[in-house]
Amino acid sequence: MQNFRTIKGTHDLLPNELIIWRAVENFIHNIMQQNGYGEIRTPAFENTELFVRGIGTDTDIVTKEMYSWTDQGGNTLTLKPELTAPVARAYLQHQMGNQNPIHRLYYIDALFRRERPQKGRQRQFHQFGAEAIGSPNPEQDAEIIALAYNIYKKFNIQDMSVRLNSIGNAEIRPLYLETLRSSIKKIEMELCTTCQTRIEKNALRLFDCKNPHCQELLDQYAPFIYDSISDDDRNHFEMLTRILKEMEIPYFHDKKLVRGLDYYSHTTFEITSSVLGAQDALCGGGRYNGLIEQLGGKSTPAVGFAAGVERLILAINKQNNLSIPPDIYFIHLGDEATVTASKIANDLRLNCGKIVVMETLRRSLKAQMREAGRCGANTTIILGEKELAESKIIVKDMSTGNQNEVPISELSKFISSNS
RNA sequence: GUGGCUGUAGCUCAGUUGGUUAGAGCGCCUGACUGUGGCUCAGGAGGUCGUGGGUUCGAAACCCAUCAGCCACCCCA
Repeated sequence: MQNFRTIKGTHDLLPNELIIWRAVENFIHNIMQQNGYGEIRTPAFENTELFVRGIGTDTDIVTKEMYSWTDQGGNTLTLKPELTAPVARAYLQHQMGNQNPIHRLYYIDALFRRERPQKGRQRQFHQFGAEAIGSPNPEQDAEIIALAYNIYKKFNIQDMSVRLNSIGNAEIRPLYLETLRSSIKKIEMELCTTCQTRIEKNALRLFDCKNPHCQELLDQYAPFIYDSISDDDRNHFEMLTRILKEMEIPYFHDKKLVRGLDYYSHTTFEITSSVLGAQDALCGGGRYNGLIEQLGGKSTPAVGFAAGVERLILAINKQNNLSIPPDIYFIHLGDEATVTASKIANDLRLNCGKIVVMETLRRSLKAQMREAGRCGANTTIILGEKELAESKIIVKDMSTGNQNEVPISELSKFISSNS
C-alpha cells in the first residue's frame, strides 16, 4: 500500500500553526479595510494567455514555472502564479473603471509556481497584496508603500530595508536598452553566461546578477535607467520620496533595482529582511501603468504590491508553540453524567460564548484533570454521579484551585459572571 | 533546472572499524493518590531505521536508484 503524502513543495497547516496564520490574516484584513481597500477573490486558474501577456513571455515564471494544462474542452489553463494580472482582468471584466475612477483592492490567496523548494519558497504559497487602480500620482505610490511597510512594522520585523527606484515609462525603454547594450558591448565577453544571454532577452535584469565581477563591470560601464527617465517621471519619483520622508519611512534609492515582471513601469520597490536568509524579499511591487491596456482595456494607471504570507510568518515566528486555551474543560464521570455533560457543554457554547472542550476519552478523573491543566483551561467543570444526583456541578478555578458547587440550573449564570 | 548536506519513536537526537534483542531525553498512557491538574517516583505503549534494489554469513551503517527536507545557485513573495 502506497503511503500518500503532500506533494513536494506543498504543506499541511496544522492547528498550532494556524493560530499564527489566523492572527496574521485577521490583521491583514483589518489594516486593509482601515486603509479603504476592499477584498477581491479570483479563481484558482485562468486562461494561460492572461499570464503570458501580463507577466511577459521571457520571464522565468512564464517560461518554466507555471502549472498549465489543457482541459477536456481544449482550453489552455494555468494555476495562478501571481495575482496582479487576475485582479486587472477582473477590473476589466466587471468594468470597474466605469463605476468609479479609483479602486483600491486587496487579496490574500494561494499561488502556484513550480520552483525548487527551499526555505521561504514553496510550490503552493500564499500572498497578500494590494492594488490601487486609477491614480497616476505619487501619493498613491506612497500609500501603497506605507501600507506594506506598516504591516511589517506592526509585526516588529527586524532589520528591514525598503529599496526604491524608478524605471520610467515604457516609451523610454527601447532607447535606454540600446544605449545600455552599446555601452557594455566592449565588456560583453567578460560577463557571466547568464548575463550574456540576458543582454538580448532581458537586458534590464543584468542589474539583478549576483556575480560580483559582473556587478563591478556594470558599475563601471553601464548607465542606470533612472538617469534616462523623463523629467515628469523624475518629478514623480521626487515627490514620492518627499512624501515617504514626511511619513518617516526609511528607504534606499537603489538605482539597480529592476523587477522581474514585464508589466512594471515607473516606481519599483522591494522590502527585504535579513532574517529570512537567501529568500530575503518580504514583498515587492511598483507601478504598472501599461498592464490594463496590455490586457485590452483603456490606458489606466495602477500601483500595487504583493507579499509572501509564509515569509512574513517565517520572520515573525519565534517558534512559539501557541495554542488557544479553552475557557472551560469539562470533566465527567459515568454514563448518565456523560449524557448531561454533553448537553450542558453544548448550552455553554451556544449561550455563554465560551470555548468549551469536553472529555470524550472517558479517562480517569486524574487523567482528565491533567488534560485540563495541560490545555490551559481557566476553568474546569466536573460532573460526576454524586453531583448529578444532587443536580449540582463543581466549578473549579484552575489558577487558584478554588472550587464551588453550583446548582446545574444556575451554571450558565455563574459562568457568565465569574469567568 | 544545477550543485552540496541530511533522513533512526509524536519531537530533538545517540548508535564505535558492518555483528545478532535499535537507544536516550522530552512528550504520551497507567499506577503510587479506588473521584481532583502542575512536583516526585515506578511501570508501559510507541520504530517498515524515508522507500526500492544491491554487496555481505550478517546492513540503521557500505554501494546504486528513488522520494522528501534543508542550504546555495537560479528565481522571486
